[in-house]
Amino acid sequence: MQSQRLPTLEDVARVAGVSRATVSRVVNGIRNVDPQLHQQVWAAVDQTGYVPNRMARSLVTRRTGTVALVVSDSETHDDDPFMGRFFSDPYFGRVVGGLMSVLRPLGVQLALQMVGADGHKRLVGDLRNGQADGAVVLSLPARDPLPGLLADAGIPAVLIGRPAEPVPISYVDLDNEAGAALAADRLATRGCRRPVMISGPPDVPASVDRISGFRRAMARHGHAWIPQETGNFTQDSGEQSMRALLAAHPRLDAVFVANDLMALGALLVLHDAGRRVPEDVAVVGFDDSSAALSARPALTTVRHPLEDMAAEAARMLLSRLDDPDERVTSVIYEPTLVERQTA
Amino acid sequence: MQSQRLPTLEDVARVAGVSRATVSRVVNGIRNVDPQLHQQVWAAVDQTGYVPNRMARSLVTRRTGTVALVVSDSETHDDDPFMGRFFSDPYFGRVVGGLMSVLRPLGVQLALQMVGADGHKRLVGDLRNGQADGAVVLSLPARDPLPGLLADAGIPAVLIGRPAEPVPISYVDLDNEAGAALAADRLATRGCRRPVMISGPPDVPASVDRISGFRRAMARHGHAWIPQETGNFTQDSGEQSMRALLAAHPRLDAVFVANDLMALGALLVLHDAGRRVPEDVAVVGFDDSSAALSARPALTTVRHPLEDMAAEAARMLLSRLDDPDERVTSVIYEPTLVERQTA
DNA sequence: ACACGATGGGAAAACGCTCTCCAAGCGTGT
DNA sequence: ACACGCTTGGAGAGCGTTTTCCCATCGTGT
Repeated sequence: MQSQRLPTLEDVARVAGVSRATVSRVVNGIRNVDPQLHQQVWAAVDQTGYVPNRMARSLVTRRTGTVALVVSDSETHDDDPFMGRFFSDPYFGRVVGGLMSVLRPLGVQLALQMVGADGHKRLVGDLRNGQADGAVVLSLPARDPLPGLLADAGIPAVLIGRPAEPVPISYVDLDNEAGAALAADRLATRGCRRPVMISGPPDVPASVDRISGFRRAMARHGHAWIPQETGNFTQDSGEQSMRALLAAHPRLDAVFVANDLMALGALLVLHDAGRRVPEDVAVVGFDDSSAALSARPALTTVRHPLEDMAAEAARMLLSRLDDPDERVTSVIYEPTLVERQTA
Repeated sequence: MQSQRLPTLEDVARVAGVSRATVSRVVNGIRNVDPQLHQQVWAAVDQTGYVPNRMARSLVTRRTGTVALVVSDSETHDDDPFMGRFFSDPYFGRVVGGLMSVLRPLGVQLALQMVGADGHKRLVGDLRNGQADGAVVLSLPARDPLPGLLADAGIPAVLIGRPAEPVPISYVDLDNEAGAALAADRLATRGCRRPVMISGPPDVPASVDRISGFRRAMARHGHAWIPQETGNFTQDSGEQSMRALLAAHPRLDAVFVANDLMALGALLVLHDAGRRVPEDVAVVGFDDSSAALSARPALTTVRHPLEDMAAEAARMLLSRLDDPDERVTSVIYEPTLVERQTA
């Protein structure tokens, strides 16, 4: 029965015995309408089962009631079917959950947008033409041109994670330096003698900050020299890095790993190498993703309140939509250490 | 500069020196247009930077170019901020990835829709009014009224996972019985003597099938009696179930766990209890989620090709949108066993 | 030459809504 | 009693497309 015409404003107006304009006013709760009519109109709405047509409304208001979650990975090509399997990373789900928690109560839609190396221009075009009112951008690669393009196009947007290059767009981020320092302090407090670290890619801001934060804090504890291997945030790279570190520095007794997934890999390698965690080697991860809990032993890690951050990003975007001239701002979250068994 | 009016069909027409109708025809690649004009029009499009206005188009075509991914969890209330943290389950990401792989190349948007216990009616209303052309439904709880409502409303939809009650809607599913049988065969082949199982909730179809599939296959191997604990697919419930099983049947030597997350929990408990896996106890999970790989030892599990299934669901939905009278169909995927270290 | 089917392009009517005018109705202050 | 302001509701003009007619124009077969 879907083909039967859906009731329109016109229909409701006829039933209620008023004009379209009045119905529109009532439905949108605008202006003082005589309580009597108000009543009649709602009755007519119920009776007809009327639901406003989104497109028609958007066409005139120039608002879609949709925001896009843009996952930008300009290092992946558009024809990679699963976009580098990013989706199975718990990261993605946490962001979606956080966004939803503020969007859904407000009746705002969330539209998913992937964009690889090629799609930037098209994305911007689509966004300008009513795909969405604004975008929350998850920028994976280091130097992503997307934020710049969005800013130029004047598309309301909020980034999750500080952009690599300064750009006039608001963002939420974590104080990665402080997080890494937390890890360093923990490790130092346990009395480690030979700390090492497994870092993320050297060109993404979060990664850079974690490195410098860890080094700086360790320096304060008297550790001037921290051997380091570079991974790419996958479990596999964590394993490789740990193996390399173990080979080069057999007597290491503490390792800071720049995210939980890599930490998981490191734990595996450590176990295989017969090192006891945390007795022989202490390990601290980063993110407090679901992976941390399933680790064996349970991973001590730096909590990254991604859900909250995503929720805040949504709020910032919404408020910018209300007032486009709002100042560009940033909100930085403070990480905390969650102590489990590995350190 | 976003406030400046975007170019419309009208503008392009003026530049190209033709009528709106012609531009529309060219842009949509419809009918034979004189190659000469065709050329002019595209030039004008480039020059003006024209992008069709989605809303205006949808308004007349009655097509949105959007499909909704509806996550239905009628057991969660609408005010639960994170909808039971479902999003951090790798399950969700895999589905999104699969859907995207077919939707994105076609330029079809994916809109996320959560719906708890209260929102069914509203969702159906929204869907009918151009939120989306159709829906892919991920139905979490056992007896979800949503599929029925969608069918009644005549909204094109495809389910991921067989519905608990028969409903005239197409779906994709996994042959869960066969998957469980695979696990049973594996365990039996290794020569286990006292197999047990940790199942999912007894009212969701996938769970029921895994239980019966496992029992039936084990029966064929001569194991008439399989102790069982019931979990709810979370790691935590896996731990509890494993503990209970261990207490009640200390000599168990094989366990089939109805999903990887619970298997992870089981592995932890087994380890703490000093049982060696797989020497003392063999373990087989289900799903082949990312968790399986990070398990220690790496989890032998039944592969659930969720990405492929989601992709197929997207294709089915798309084809139904093209031809609404298409027959209701189902596609059942065959699971495979991926052998790693736990069995 | 003439009629006749293609074929290509334009005018204009929707699509369902919002919102700006206006006109009426009413109360109030002088 | 009159003018004036304020509230309330209606008419109607868009918003940017698609698509249905319909009119030229052109080539073709007799």
